[in-house]
Amino acid sequence: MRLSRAFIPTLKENPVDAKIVSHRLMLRAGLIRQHAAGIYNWLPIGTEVLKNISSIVREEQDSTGAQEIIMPTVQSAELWKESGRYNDYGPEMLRIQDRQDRDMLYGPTHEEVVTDIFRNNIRSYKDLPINLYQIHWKFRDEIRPRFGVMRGREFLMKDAYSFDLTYDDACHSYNKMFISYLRIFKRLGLKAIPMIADSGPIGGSLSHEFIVMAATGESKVYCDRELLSKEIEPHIDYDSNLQDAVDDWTKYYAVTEDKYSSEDSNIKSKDIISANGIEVGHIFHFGHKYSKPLNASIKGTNGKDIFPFMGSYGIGVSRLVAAIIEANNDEKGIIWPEIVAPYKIGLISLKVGDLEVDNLVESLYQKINSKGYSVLYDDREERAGVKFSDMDLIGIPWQIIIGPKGIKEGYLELKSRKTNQLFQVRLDNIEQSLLQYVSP
RNA sequence: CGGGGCGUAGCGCAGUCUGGUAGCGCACCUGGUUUGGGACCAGGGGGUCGGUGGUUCGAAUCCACUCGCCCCGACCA
Repeated sequence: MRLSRAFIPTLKENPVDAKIVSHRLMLRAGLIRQHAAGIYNWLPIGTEVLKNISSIVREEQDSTGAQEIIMPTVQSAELWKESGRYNDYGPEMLRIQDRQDRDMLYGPTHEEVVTDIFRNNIRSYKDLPINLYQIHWKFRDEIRPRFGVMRGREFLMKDAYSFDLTYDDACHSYNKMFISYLRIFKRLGLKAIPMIADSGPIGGSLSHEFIVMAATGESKVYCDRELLSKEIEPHIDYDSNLQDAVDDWTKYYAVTEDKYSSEDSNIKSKDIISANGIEVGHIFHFGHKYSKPLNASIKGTNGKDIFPFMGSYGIGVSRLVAAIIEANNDEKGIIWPEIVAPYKIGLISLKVGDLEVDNLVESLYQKINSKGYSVLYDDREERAGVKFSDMDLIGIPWQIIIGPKGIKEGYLELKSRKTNQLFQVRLDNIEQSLLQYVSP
């Protein structure tokens, strides 16, 4: 993409309403613009980042055997009256009427809808287990939206729903999501710690939140210091028994504030740290809470009707964008992990109008584009400083810098946004030498 | 919802107390000089001062109502 043609409205000054660094940088780097309180437009590079995160989530969820679907954003209130949550959910749910005065709502979550899909289409235990997920927009009319997309009212969420024949099977489904979540956050470059959590209005008996430690996090958490440096196993077989792998994480003390009691801290105070964190994922097991009232029964092995055990599993995809920025920034701007970066390479021409430079940069742009690298090419007639600072602000992981001096000596410069290291890359074999540092 | 604050050009702000031709910086447009870390000179465009109603010869400024946004507290991915 040529920057001269790209819609990336960057801001030199700090928007006064943005109080935390991720919100500020998302506005300044042109990822988002606010539409209303807690509701945002996602501009091109913000959209690109959402897509990159989504595809990692998708890959990892698919590999557990979960299947992607899309459910409606606007739901009929009927199902919620059946489950009893139409009254329970409160003003956080956006209620609307259609032209026939029917009660509708903008979905804050999808347990009812997915259970309805299940009961209308699944008849036998033989079809279990099944896990259906989607990635799309939800609306919760938060009392106080704040911090940009960190706590917006409309947000992009991955929500998965599992159905199992037995409690043990349901635990396996839960464990699969538990491990899958660790892998997702790891791939996104985040250290997310699973913690015992309150299940809130979703309900249920077993629940973990996945917390990214951050000073600006809104959740108060308590956990064993050892968890901070714990790494996940690189390989996983989802068909094997995952209980040991999960226990290996849950054996440590780690709770969110509402599950914390001071007695806990007395017992093991020396190992427990208290900190702020960002909740990026939340998983629940809740058994028959929805399958029963919605009468989603199927035939069991003995021919009798049984209700499936259910769980649901959420990841705040749009919130992750903010969480990643909170964890990866400096005074100059965002520092994207390569895997989520809107562009992997920024191509900077230091002298637009110089024939030799123009020719080389243009041909290089074509070349690396065709090799599959995602490139943001700053072809604007701006001064070098402007180009550098925009690239730094946007946070492109690698900058290729080309000017007359380098060309004369047969090199271009490759700069790492993260480490600030400069590498000299020979012009006569650009593709090979680039590959040393950056993969497409 | 309680408490606090703010709406003036795309962004950041002054002007409001004490009514009298709507300003500044950045950004934007044109021309010129520049060009390896946010250049300089000259010229230029852009505003129903959040909205409605009122007071007044006259309202960004005073009054009433209203809408929106932000911050602090109790809810959540």
